[in-house]
Amino acid sequence: MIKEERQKLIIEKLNRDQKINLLELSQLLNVSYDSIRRDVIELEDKGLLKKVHGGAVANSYLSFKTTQGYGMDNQEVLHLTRKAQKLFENHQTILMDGGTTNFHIAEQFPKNLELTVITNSLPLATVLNDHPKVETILLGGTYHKRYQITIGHEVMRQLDHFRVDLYLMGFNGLHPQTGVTLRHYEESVLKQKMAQSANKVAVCAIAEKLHNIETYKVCDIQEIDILVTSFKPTDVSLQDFRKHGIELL
Amino acid sequence: MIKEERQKLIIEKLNRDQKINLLELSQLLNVSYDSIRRDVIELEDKGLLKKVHGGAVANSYLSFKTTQGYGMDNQEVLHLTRKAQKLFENHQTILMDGGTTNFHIAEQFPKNLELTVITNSLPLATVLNDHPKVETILLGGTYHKRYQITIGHEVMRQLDHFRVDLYLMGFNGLHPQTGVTLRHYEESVLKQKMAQSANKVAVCAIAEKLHNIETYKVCDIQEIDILVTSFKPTDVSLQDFRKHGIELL
DNA sequence: TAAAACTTTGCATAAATTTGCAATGATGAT
DNA sequence: ATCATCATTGCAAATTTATGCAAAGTTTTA
Repeated sequence: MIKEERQKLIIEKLNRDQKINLLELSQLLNVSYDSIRRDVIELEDKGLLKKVHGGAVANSYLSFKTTQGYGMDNQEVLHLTRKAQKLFENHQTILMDGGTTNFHIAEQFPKNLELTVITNSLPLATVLNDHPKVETILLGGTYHKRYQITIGHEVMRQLDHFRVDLYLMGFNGLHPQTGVTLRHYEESVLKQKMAQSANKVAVCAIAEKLHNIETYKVCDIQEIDILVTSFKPTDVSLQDFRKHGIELL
Repeated sequence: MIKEERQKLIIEKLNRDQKINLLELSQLLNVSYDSIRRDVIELEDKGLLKKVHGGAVANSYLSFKTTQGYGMDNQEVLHLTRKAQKLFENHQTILMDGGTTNFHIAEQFPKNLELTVITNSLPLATVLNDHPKVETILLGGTYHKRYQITIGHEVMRQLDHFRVDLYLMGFNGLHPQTGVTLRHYEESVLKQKMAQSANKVAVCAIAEKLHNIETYKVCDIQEIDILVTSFKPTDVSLQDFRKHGIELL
């Protein structure tokens, strides 16, 4: 029995049972425990399974990885992104960074909207494939696999060459006193620079992010020009923001 | 028993059993172990099987279906991209542009390969999400929706900052006299610049592209250092390329 | 046709891979 | 906390692979 044969059997059994036990398997295939163990290590290196204590499990995570977190099952988000469409006019240049909210907004652009979109988000650029009248410019830099955006010095440098009409900023927390906050340091620095490259800065906030505070500060609330929420502009929960002269949508 | 006869029998047995054992086979056919081994090496070079320790397996045997989007149904491409893996060593910096061939090569990087990959292709950057040890740098610029790459002045400018070990160039035509040619003008200019940023330039050519000529010229054949094809390096169809001192793989 | 050049084949040897075993360390369940 | 189970490591044996070499066979060329 050659190695490849064993490994194929392992994968097949794993797909049937979702989990395997190393000892059991070694008896079944009539080889030493060590060989099975080493097979499982190799297969894990190839990303075909996940090794756990006493055995291995199928890694089903691969299947829903591509759409990770980008599903639109949320009514609030849908409503919010619809509302956000009012921000855009033909022939504008818009700067948009990463995050699911911006992704969904771009996804819902009207098909005849003529925009130039500058972004550091790969999913965003990709979703704009379906919008022939949108010209897309991608900011280059170090690629961050988890967020699927580019970051770092090179992105900052490219921002010097642009002055955009509107920057649609993604964020994690928005608070009347603390301002805009983020979980990721590198991004928070980048967003500061982005805000400086734009005539206007807009944010779209689901209720969960309103009045939330995260670790890294991006900017004060005064620097935000437009706030899109799913509340009515007159809602009491927004009164602290109204004070700062922010346009509410 | 002549070589061709043996090899035919090997392939037939392989198609029946999906795997063969070299020792067993040598006894069955009554020839030395070495002859069988050398037959198998030849057959692997032709892409008809995959050699493994102690035997060989059918090509389909190992494909646990990791492919997505850019379907990989072509045996020649599979073989070619496998062969191309020999180009890479740990801790190198590689420049790769767009095209399906480069995509498939990246897709098949060993999971433990430590590389820095610089690219202007969005699908390529995305596929590298699954390779935790590969650092990806994305070149920014105007996004071309059809090819899903960035192009234009800004990409060119960023290239000034890099000097890479190897540039893996995608292309449409490769001809011993005409050189490397392309269908898309903007890209052809970009590729010239890319070639200048690299210590070595490699191309991977399926048979269809060999001796093919397209509209826009990228560079002369002399500027290519390594050519990966599914032919043996000694094959007659490659003799015109050999003359130019190109390393054949 | 004969000589030269090349290919194929089997063998010997050295290098590399795979495998199983035993000792030691780590982990999980009770 | 203890014990049983599992994981890791180093090692040695067995198997397989790579390489050079020489003999035999095949093709090319003059």
